[in-house]
Amino acid sequence: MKITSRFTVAVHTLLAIYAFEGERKMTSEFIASSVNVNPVVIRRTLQSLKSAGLVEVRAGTGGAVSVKKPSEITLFDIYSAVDCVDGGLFNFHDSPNPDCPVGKSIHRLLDPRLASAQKAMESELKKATLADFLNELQN
Amino acid sequence: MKITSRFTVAVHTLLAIYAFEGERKMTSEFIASSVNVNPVVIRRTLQSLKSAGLVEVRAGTGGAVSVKKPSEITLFDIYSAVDCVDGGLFNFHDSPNPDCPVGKSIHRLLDPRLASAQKAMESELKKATLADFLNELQN
DNA sequence: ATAGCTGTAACTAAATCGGTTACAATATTT
DNA sequence: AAATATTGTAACCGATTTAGTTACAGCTAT
Repeated sequence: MKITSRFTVAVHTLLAIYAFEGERKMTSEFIASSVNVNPVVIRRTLQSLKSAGLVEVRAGTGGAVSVKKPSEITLFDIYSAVDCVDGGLFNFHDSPNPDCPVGKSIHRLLDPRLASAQKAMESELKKATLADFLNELQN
Repeated sequence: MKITSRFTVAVHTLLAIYAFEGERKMTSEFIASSVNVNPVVIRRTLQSLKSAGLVEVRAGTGGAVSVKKPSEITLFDIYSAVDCVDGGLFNFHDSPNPDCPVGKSIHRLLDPRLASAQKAMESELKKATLADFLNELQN
């Protein structure tokens, strides 16, 4: 199973907010037309980003605006904001048999390896910032 | 969303096969009792492992046996065998708007980053072999 | 007051997962 | 050749999660 597209939607959303900064009001409807999803999906995304302190959303008047410098937001921040991997990346079978030597030890053996694999992925996500994308967007 | 427990079930299964090598016939039922899942789940797992050339399964007579040295099987091999991440690890929203500068570029910007994050995770999985686990199992 | 937009609840359809039953096919044993 | 044990696999289930959608109350600037 894969990591939900909420993540890429959120990246797209934030990137659009920075890219159009000052040019137009970034309503959920406009962002939705760029991402090509329902505006409600964008509003939900914006709520997640807002909870993580990555955007400000203006109820009533409308529009989402940035609150940080793009160089201060990594892919990992966005990934964390939308909570696409609740806890561990890897599901583990529920209750290995403690009366079997293998069942008894499987968590001890496997957990650290899974954790470091997840961490390796997440560390990679920390290396890219929105500023990088905005730069590449110019070209 | 997370990576299916088929992966940890498969690791558990293979590890049990090596751990009990020569001691008892490793039927799907016995393995299932260690993993604590339905035997059919184990049979399905064994079919995946067999397709990947990681075990031999004996129809009729019963039992699964190893075909490689444990040092030759990495977590990544097992992960690949059970196909828990079909293609990319990250889902991507379907059809970003090509008429928007952000929508037009989002794949170009994001795809390489997602790929390298996935690769970092998978590289980490390549570092651990079943031999490592069998060693640690002694203690 | 109005207009436009957000915030959020509620429901839906589709996908996937792990679980389970059932049974034909297979290979040893007697 | 028959009996036995086990694999191989299809079929179906309930649970969960996802993204999509409708609907509407609440907010805020004008």
